[in-house]
Amino acid sequence: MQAAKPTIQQISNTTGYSVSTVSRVLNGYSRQYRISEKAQKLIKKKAEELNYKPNQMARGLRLKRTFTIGLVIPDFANPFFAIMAKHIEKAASLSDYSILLVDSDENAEKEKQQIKNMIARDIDGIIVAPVGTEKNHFNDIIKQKIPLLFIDRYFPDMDVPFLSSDNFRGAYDAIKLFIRNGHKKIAIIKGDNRIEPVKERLRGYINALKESGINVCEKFIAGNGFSPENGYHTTLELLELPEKPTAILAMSNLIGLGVLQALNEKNMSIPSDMSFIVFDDQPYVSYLNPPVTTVKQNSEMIGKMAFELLLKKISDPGHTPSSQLIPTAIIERRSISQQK
Amino acid sequence: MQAAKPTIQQISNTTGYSVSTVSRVLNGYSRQYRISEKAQKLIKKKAEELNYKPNQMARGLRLKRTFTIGLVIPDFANPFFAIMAKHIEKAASLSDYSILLVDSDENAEKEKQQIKNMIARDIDGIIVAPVGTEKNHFNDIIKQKIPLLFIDRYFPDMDVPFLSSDNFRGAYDAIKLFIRNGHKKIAIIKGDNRIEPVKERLRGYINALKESGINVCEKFIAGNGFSPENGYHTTLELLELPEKPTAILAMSNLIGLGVLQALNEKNMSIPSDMSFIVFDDQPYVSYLNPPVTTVKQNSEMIGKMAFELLLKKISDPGHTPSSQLIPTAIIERRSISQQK
DNA sequence: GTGAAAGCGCTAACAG
DNA sequence: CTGTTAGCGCTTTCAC
Repeated sequence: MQAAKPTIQQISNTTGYSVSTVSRVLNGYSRQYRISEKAQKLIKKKAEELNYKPNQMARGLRLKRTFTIGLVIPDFANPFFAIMAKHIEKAASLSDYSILLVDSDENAEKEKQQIKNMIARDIDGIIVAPVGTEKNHFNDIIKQKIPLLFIDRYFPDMDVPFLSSDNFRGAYDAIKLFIRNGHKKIAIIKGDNRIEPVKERLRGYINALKESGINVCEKFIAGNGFSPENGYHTTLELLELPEKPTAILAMSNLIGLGVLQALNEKNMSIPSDMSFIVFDDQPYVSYLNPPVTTVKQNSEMIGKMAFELLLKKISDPGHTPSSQLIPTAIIERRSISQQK
Repeated sequence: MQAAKPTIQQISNTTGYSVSTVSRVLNGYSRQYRISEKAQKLIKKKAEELNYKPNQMARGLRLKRTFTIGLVIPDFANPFFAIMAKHIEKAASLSDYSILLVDSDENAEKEKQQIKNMIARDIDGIIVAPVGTEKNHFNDIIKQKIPLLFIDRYFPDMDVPFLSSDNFRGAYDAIKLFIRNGHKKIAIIKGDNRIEPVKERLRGYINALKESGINVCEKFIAGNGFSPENGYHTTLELLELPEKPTAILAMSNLIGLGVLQALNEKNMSIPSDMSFIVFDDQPYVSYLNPPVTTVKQNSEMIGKMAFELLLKKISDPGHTPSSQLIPTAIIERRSISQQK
């Protein structure tokens, strides 16, 4: 075995066959071009021997297809996104696709920059969970006719397919569960107002309340970011209210951590002093005190389907994948009290 | 703005300057070649106007430098790795590098396959947290002289630089803390025996015990995998022992989750019935009942340094980065009882 | 100051 | 059945 990367040229030289013949054999066109058995054997043997792998740069340049997709995620430290990424990668590698990864860090400018970079890298398609506050830069992708798919967050007024949890329903179900347990003073701690899943969850909250004839109290709709800090401060504020809520729905696992911290500090127990549901069924919630009821998002399915939809679009540009809302599930544990 | 991707050719055509001049200007060689102000202005303006970005495929093919590094991680769902990845990506994007991501899923065969793929993609370097049970395939990378760096896991007998936590010290400190609190019957639940950090942590465990004149009991060294399931079953076994341990050190956050589950099921409380320390200081551990003492690994620093070391090696192939052990820290919370 | 042309490694049209 | 050749978009040597 030698150091330099073997090229098709080398195989051509050492076997005596032309580069085209070598290329044909190696790409599985032997039948079609009726290459002789002898040539096939020899070329394959040599390729094996040299441990030949076609240079993907050259291939991509020529084919205008790179077998690479871009993946842009707002925060990798958030297990919700990490797990989604895991399953996208898994599906992709099964189809010989590679992933170019970007963590936009909830920063629209970085997102924009890196998307430009990905376009320059001739990716075949791109999956993005957008920061959600800006969308102009996506027009570049669309104009270049690069297949694009949004996950989790999306822009309903944009003609781009997306995959997201059924956020309306998730929140709706959670609030209904509170109500069934006798709660009427229910607060919700939100992520960034501008992003769609937040709007949808809020809609679910309001709908559930109204449907049950419960007044929607503005004071109980609070917070504005997907961070533990937001969860923490917002909870503290909620606890200062003259009429405190008896139940809180946190819009993400990160927010939930902050809620827990605030409650802890104030020596309030779940569920006796406060009932609690959180979005995202992370493994650790079963071991919290008490185990916390969650709205589980199927990030595994979102990830898997995301790649498959994108691939379909890549393989058949005529096809337009339709957006889908993936069902959520309430995982009941022991964080809700019975109110009389 | 137009749909097709602008090329250097187009700029050449529309400005009347040759492709070489355009290339020079756009690559910042105007001074060196003493390109006229007029030409510079015109070319830059046109490039801006067309929103030109050099095609990285073509560039990579020509330059033999792709500004891409490979990153291979055994499990993205493990926040320890996800956070490391986040910081690698962050450092990389600051230096205009992109990340090709693989989740090897703790599967040596996939790792091997995907590394071959990355080589074919002409990546400039590669960072891998190896599955840890096989290493032959890394010779391909070395033979091709592609800069390689291991993180977290590594092979001490291989001449490849690595960055890992000071695992020996982390475990040693944890055990010493147990001992200071009067514990003598201390169990450790391990990850896969074959990987280096596990060996090191075990060495720390044994050393701490011996140093304090405590007998090392084989029964207390248990488990063999980084999964919650292993944590769960091993804990159950430990609890069956005629002489039960009074303290457990779990070698990872995932194992720790399993320990928690087993303890819960057996109605054992921390720390009254069992003292507990876990590797990895995940955000949620503060909100467990009780908050759990951890061995914190500095995955942020590992990630950041990993990219920087690799980049140095890429930029100066003569340079060989030296391996480093990154200090761990004990974060004391309330999961350890005083034994009399 | 600028341009022509070679060539990175590959695929595919065209030519036998 | 196989080979020659053009060209993907770019950088860079050589030439003027």
